[in-house]
Amino acid sequence: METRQLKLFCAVAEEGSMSGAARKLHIAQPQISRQIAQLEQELGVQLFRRGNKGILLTEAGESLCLQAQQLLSSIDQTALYVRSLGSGIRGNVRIGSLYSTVPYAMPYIKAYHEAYPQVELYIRLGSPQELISDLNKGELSAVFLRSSSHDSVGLHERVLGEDELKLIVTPQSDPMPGVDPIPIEKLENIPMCLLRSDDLWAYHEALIKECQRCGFSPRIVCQCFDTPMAIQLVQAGFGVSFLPASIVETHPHSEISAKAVKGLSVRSCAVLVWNENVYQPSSVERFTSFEPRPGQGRIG
Amino acid sequence: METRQLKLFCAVAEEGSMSGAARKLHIAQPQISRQIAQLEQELGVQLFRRGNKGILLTEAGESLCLQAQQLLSSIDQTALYVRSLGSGIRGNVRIGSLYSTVPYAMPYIKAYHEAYPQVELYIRLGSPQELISDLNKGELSAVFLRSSSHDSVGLHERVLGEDELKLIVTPQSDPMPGVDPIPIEKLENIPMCLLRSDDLWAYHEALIKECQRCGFSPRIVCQCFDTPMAIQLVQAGFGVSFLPASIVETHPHSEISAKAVKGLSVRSCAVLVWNENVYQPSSVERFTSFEPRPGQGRIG
DNA sequence: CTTTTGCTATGCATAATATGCATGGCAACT
DNA sequence: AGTTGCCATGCATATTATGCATAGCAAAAG
Repeated sequence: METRQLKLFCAVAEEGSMSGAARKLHIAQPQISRQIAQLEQELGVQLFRRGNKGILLTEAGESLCLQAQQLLSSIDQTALYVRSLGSGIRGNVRIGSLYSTVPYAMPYIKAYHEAYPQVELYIRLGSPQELISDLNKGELSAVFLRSSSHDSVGLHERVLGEDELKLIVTPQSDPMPGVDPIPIEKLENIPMCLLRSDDLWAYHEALIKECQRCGFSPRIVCQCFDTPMAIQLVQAGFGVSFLPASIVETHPHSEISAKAVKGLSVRSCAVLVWNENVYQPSSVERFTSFEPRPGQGRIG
Repeated sequence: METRQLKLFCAVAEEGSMSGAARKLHIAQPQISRQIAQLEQELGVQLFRRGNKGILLTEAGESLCLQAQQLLSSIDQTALYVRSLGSGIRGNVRIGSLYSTVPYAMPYIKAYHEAYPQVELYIRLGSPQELISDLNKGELSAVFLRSSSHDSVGLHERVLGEDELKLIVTPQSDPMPGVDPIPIEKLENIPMCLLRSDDLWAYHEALIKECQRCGFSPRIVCQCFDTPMAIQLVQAGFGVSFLPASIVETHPHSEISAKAVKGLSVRSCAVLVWNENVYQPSSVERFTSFEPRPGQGRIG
């Protein structure tokens, strides 16, 4: 049973006549006769009762007609669905992000989702190491990272934005409330909770170096390994910290704020990273090459 | 999308290799390449990622594989089902019967049902007129009747059995308990409930004629138009009746019994009647031409 | 009662399609 | 470097589908 035969058969059944179906399908009538006859022989069943005036479905034909219509419709839907998968408007994309890149990831993902609403999204946070590992294992399709968090081969990256690492304070821990930027000397004796991360290491070095140039060492009371913990520590009054400025914008209702430090400037890039060595469905390709419409801000 | 392509595709997907599938299907490998390529072009989607060592399904291919298997299975099942309809092992048969032919209809239908358990059966009782009418309207596929109940053209009949019309009595109304056959003279003054029916009319005539030859008229106290009512009347003590002998066997727990009357012999045939002018599904053809295995009794 | 009409079925030629064979290209393993 | 196993391509062939002309048939029209 080929779908062509089924289509022919359905047309004949609906039309109630072979010549009628032939006219409708713009093919010659004899071919219909033959195809139907072949289908009948193949099934070993008479599908039509031939009268002089038209034809009538037999019981078997009636049943086949009903089921064939469903089958053909299923086939069409399957074709449509597969096509949509191939074009990337359907599919699923598994995304990872650092906490500190959420301000870039969220509007990006949101815009992508609005452009391709039928793509299923899986999103999770993780450390740079976890994300890179899962990316290489193929468990994640793309991850949002800070630049130079990775060095594996085959990983492509796209810079989404850049922001300065700033001093994160609460009103209580702010060494100079109301002043921005503040001079570096004001950091003497200020307790700090620094985030240890490969991509922030340059910042630490710069900070320590700059402090020592001013005659003091920074008072590092705590080191932590992930951004939300650093923020929690600052909010809990353990001290100040240094984080990409944009992260403050994801805590709009908290008391923390970001301030620049005069003479201390290290910038950090938020990047989208994916693996071009492993096969990616079209939906993922569309995701990694996605360009949000201009005018959409970072927070959305 | 032709089913042949889907079958090929599924084989390749399951085998994970075009040449493997080719060996399995006993066809040449290049054809597989071409058919798959054509399918891909038709869908506008890449279904496999071609590596040097074998091939791998893309996301779209994965999806198509799953759905194609279901589709192919559905198609097979449809073919099987239609075949079964055509062969008559499936379908439905609508049967009518007189009350008086139930002793023939029941074992016949039962044996047919055991031979073709997947055929749906609709069964109902009715008067000869109702049954013939519904048969001609196509609402019934076949009916069990008494012979010569019908005279319409196009109706074929098959004689299923013949039984004598006998005197139906209860122990109380029996004119000669323990004696069978009884002489016709004993019917003088015995109250009778006669069934008026075209096919029993010959019997009435014979009865009246024979009684009058013996010098008396039968005492007909009641005439009714259907067999169960006649039986009820006999059981209720209204009198005796005359019915085909076999009907007593469907009342094994009642007190009625059938006795022959000496010198009075009219036989009645139970027949299966159907309409050969209107199309009948194979299941009905199998029903009307059904031959219960020898050795099966009338009551089963 | 014959003719016309509308339908399906069949024979034959042709075009489209699928299939097989031989071969090329490619990468991995020996 | 040679071998092997894979997929892709070109070409010839067999199978299949399609179109045209026509036969057969019965109902409707004249």
